Amino acid sequence: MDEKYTFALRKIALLGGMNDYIAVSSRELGEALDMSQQSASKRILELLDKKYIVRDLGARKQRIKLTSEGIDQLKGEYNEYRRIFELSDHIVLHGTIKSGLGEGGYYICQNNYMDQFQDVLGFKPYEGTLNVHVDKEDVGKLDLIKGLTGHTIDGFHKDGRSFGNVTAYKAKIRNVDCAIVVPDRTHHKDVIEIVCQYHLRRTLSINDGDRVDVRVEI
Amino acid sequence: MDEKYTFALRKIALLGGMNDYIAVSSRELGEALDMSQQSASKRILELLDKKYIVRDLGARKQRIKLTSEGIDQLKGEYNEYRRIFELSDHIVLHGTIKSGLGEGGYYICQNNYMDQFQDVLGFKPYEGTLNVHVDKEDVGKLDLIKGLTGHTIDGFHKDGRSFGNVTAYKAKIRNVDCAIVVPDRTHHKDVIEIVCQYHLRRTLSINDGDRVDVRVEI
DNA sequence: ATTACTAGTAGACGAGTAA
DNA sequence: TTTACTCGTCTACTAGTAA
Repeated sequence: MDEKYTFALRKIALLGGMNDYIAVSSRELGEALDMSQQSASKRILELLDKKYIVRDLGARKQRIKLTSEGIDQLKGEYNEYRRIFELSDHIVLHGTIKSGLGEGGYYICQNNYMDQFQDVLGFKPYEGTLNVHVDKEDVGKLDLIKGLTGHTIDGFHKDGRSFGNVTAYKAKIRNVDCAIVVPDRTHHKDVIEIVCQYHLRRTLSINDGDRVDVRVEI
Repeated sequence: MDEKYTFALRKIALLGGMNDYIAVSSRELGEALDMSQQSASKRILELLDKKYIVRDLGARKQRIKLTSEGIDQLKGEYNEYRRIFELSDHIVLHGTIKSGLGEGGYYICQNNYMDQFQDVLGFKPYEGTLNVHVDKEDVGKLDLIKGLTGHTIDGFHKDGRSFGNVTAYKAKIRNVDCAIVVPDRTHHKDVIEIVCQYHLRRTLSINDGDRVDVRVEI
């Protein structure tokens, strides 16, 4: 019975309730949900109870807004649709080459990681990673990718510092085999780290600011 | 109460029922839908009745598949999610420059259309259109765009031939103002026609096979 | 206008079971 | 094992109405 909640949340989101509080009477919500004012009022109370929305109950009209939990509910359903409609056998990330080795570069270049890359990817990465700044409109695809199985690279301890698990996803840039590497304990970022057998900048003659398409295998 | 049907259709699609017949017992579907075998069986009959699925009732196990109507149901909901999550104030179409004036080019370059373009777009297009072959993974975005209001260009008759209504959507290629023009009575294609005040190939130094991002305004 | 209670009803669901 | 019927229950809805 989770379905009726996401249905309501979706309609609220379409009314603009994702970013801001919106003034929606129970009568109006009932119209959007094709149900009575009374039922819509009840639905709002249920959504409040489940912490999917928050409400500012003014004198004339209530104002409601999705919580991050509510947004997550929608995202889950959205990702199901993406699995249905978008996934052929690859996902294409559009982005721009970014400068710097970055923290991730140092992180990833540990020998322990490198040996494991050799095993799962079939090549020993060239030292250093290529950073790609993923276009805003493609950042959501990273969620999808993290939902894939990928290749798990075990973490380890060294010199008192802990290096966590990393997941590698096989990919291609301009038909050159490479892999996206993502530390498991990472939250939303718009920069991805790419490892490759070759020095990608030199091999493909790409530089900071150049646009690239990263084709991730599924 | 359409919601429970799309819920079932979505789960069937996730099981692979979009492309091929899949063997799913009512027991299994019940598991996927978190309901009893009996209710799942009933749901299947309802979906059949609504022509959302077709069934091949074998001796041991039934095999089901979504119909195009069923897929359309899902697409409708999918597009709602895209409006929620993907639409900021633009949609980016990734594609490749394609050669030839094409039929659309001749079509669009009629004076009657051109005068109307001047009115709604604020510029008189350079004669001829730029054809962009939209990447496979972005073709679905064309659905979204066609769902927008856009600018309607009225059709007309000339020399016994009828020219239908056309819709123009303001866009930008590498920050140059242009517009995508779509004949209203067009079905799924992966090539879009673009009009612009300037000769785009010359202005931007682009040629067949070059990749471009078309940023469509909402 | 609002929101939201109570009461009554229609329909969705699962158990039991037949084919 | 399947699919799918009947039937009883219980939930989800709407109408009426209060605040």
